[in-house]
Amino acid sequence: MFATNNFVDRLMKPTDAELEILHVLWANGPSTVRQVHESLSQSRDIGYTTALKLMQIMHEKGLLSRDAESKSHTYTAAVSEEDTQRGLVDRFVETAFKGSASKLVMQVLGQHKASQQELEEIKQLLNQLNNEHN
Amino acid sequence: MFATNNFVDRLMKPTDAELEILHVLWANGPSTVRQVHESLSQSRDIGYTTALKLMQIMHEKGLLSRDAESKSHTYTAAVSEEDTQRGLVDRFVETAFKGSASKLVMQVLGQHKASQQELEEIKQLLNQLNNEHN
DNA sequence: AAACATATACGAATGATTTCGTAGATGCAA
DNA sequence: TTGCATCTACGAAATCATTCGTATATGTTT
Repeated sequence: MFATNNFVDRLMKPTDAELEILHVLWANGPSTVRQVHESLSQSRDIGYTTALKLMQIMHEKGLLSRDAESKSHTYTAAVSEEDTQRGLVDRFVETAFKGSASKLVMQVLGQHKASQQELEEIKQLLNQLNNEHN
Repeated sequence: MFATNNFVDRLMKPTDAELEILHVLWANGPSTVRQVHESLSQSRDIGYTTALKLMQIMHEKGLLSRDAESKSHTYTAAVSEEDTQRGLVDRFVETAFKGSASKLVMQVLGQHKASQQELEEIKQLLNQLNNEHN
């Protein structure tokens, strides 16, 4: 069953800037500050030391782990994409939709284009949920 | 078709505290600061002047309109629930899911319990979208 | 070893959000 | 009209997020 996960509550809420960095690490795997900075630079203006500072703070917070072997440290996401998004969704449903998850779903489906295949996947998941209901 | 709405971009992003107030006004209609404060007090600790200040700021920002006829002003939401949520969802899909709306939907459906009826509504919407695809 | 490129550490400015205290206005009641 | 309850206005503190400059360390190259 889709039990609500207890330890979700304990998850830190990453800020927007922190999420950007997590997305890079989730996509590219363990990276140096330079690599992350280069990736971020492609989508917006951001100084090298800004990226560095953010990643240092995230390390303090426990969002990233790091290997300080060589001169340039290697950082790794210490939280999974899945768990993080779960926590974010929880908060978002609460603050923006007063807890009504289905309203959120309706809003998203009406608002964003999804491919035929994506729609299929969603339908299958729905059927699954439907069965569990009976 | 479900065109993306231009003027969504121009919508102010309400903060969490501001959203709380908007929810009260959307639910109860035009209200005084006292009424809003009383409503908020039921779910959390908040000073009267805090609510007042927030509503004054929201008025400056154009999120609320107000009628200053009597001694106690009456405030009204100047943005609709629908439009506001559309803007919030846009931002959220972008920052938390890198633009993948369907991933968000899957995450939400797997995570939150929905009633049989809600699932039905969602399915119907899906079928509708499916037809438009062909 | 001296110079250079590149790293980290860290302080601090800035801006936004949230909070509340205090002062002063307003209207009603004694 | 004096006083009391209640309102608005406003200043300002506290916290957090983001940003970057400067100092210092480290490792490589000449």
